[in-house]
Amino acid sequence: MATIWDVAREAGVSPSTVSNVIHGRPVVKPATRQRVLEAIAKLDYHPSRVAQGLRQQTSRAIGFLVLDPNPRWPADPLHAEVLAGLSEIATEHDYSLLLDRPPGNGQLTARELLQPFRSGQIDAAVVALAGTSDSHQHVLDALNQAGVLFAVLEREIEGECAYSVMGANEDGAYAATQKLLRDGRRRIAFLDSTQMWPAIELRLSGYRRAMREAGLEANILISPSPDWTSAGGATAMLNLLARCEREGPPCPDAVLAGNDVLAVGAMHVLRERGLRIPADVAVIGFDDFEFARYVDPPLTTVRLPAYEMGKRAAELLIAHLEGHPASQRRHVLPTELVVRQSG
Amino acid sequence: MATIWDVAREAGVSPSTVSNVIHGRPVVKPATRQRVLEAIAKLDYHPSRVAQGLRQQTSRAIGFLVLDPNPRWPADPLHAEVLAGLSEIATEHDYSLLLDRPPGNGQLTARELLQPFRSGQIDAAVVALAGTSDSHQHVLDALNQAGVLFAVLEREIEGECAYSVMGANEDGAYAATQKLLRDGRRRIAFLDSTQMWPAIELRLSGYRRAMREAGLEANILISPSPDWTSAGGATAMLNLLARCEREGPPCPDAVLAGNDVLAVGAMHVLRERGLRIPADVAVIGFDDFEFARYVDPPLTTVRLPAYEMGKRAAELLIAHLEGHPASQRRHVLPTELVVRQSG
DNA sequence: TTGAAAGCGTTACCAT
DNA sequence: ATGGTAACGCTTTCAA
Repeated sequence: MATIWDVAREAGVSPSTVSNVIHGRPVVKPATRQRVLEAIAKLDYHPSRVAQGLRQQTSRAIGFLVLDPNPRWPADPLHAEVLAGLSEIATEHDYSLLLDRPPGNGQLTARELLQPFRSGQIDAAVVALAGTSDSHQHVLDALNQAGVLFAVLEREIEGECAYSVMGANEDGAYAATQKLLRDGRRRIAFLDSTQMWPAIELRLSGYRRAMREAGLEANILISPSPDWTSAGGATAMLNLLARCEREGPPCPDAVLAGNDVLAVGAMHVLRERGLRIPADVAVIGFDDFEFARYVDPPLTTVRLPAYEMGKRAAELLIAHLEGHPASQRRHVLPTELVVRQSG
Repeated sequence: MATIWDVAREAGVSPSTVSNVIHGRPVVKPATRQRVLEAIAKLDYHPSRVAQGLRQQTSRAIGFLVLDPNPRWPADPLHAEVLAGLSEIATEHDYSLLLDRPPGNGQLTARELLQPFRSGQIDAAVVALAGTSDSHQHVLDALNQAGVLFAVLEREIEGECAYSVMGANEDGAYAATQKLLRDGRRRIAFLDSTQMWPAIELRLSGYRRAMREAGLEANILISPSPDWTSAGGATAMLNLLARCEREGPPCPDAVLAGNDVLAVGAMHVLRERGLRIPADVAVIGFDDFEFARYVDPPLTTVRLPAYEMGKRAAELLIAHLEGHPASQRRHVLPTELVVRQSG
């Protein structure tokens, strides 16, 4: 592997000059530049990002730090969309993207999240943490205190350096519930999960608010899935139906699912039970992932701009690194009710 | 940020000793080790991976190099599953995972793919290239010649350093087509795409072989999607139906889709046209992504073990890096026909 | 068992 | 316009 010294020797100049050429500094005179470029091409020289990183104390990489109990998290459509957005922007600005899943499956320590920063692997990170919105708060505080640059997804944040990129989850769930209420639905159930996720609390809260305002607080009915898979959604729906049959509250006439993946599982169960969608039970999902419009009946859902959120987060961080911090710390991207045929 | 010198000073030892402690070398005597560990904790010291990388000429990172015209590639379920497998194994072995999309949208150059290796960012890479199986061959040859370690997905490979991880695409498509033939289907169409992908050629070839062996070569009918989205699948299906109505070959009684994403779009169109699945038209997909069993009717499909392929690729590379090269270069993971109700 | 010093490949300052 | 050189933080001989 050729080094800058090899190039310098080949071109009959000093490493400093080669460096100047690499960085396009206008000090080198054309003839010299030419010779250096030829030497670079001839030796197939690539500057070592590692050495550059050590010298300049910067890595030109951003991290995607995900704390999720599910090892298959990248296969979750929401994560995947965010990742796509991050990757898009990173590539565009010649930044690398480092995927990092902190090892601790149990309690997350600040040390673990700080590790990639401290070890010089990344200049900034996008952080997505499972759990309730107040869990891991100490970790975020620690990141803030450490003065590292990061953007957190779907969470409110205090502190100086952090950005926060969120979807309007509360609004979205409120709008969806209202739509169901307008359609005459009264027994609207919500499918959430025992595995908490910050955005879910907000979605739940939007649902609750709409129910409360409609004077239907007594009808609030929540069934948890064990995870965020369609299989889990099916289980949650099954449990819900069983509970209603057993304990008396009549079957729901509508279901608002915590996300589309759950909704798909729930619809499957409803169909199997011979319940018509939306005639007997309306279903509304959340996220508007690619397949929402292709399930049968096409899924009415609240669109969350996950791809755009990924892009925004990356843009904020990179701009900040390049000396253009945004004035807004908190970025809320709008959600939108996409009415199809399931509810 | 504390350096190894700070720790050394704090513990009253030399940097060498701190280094020895960090790497768990048994030369340091317990009392010293203790003092060093305390200093590390006190200063919240993290060794710089960058400096380590520079010194040891190794990065402890593997790259996922994806050449795909679609910027949203991580949202494709297949990619996402592979990525999940890679991430799982990388984390397990304390390797970082670097996502890299070469900038060139047009013709890929070897230089671009070599860049992350040469610049010391990664020790090895998993490579996924869109295009036909012979396109970009020169690039893979160049990688081989450069002596870098990599595993290529869904492609045959010659050469010394490369691994190849594939699914049994030809087998899977052959089995699926045979199943349709056994069920009495005769006019079986295949949905592929103008955007080629190595695995698709094999799937297509399995389909062709089965049709040929059944003496139905004349019935081979192929409709391309403009991309690999469900919307594209719908377009391909629409075009197919239009062509049949216009030009005479009777409507297909079965569709083998290049992948599940396409299949979902195709099913949507069939339903809209009032065609019953599978009574009028059977549909079989490919991949068995999470939602295959939840569409209506549940999708019969060829399961491709994408998650396992990701894991395998990462395992091979990491084992190789740690001095345990596998004897097998070429790894073919089996596919399996999952019969549900669509075909 | 521990320490001193060279070197990994680059950049940035200071000379020339 | 170009070159010399120290420094980035670490590991690795080699010597003590």
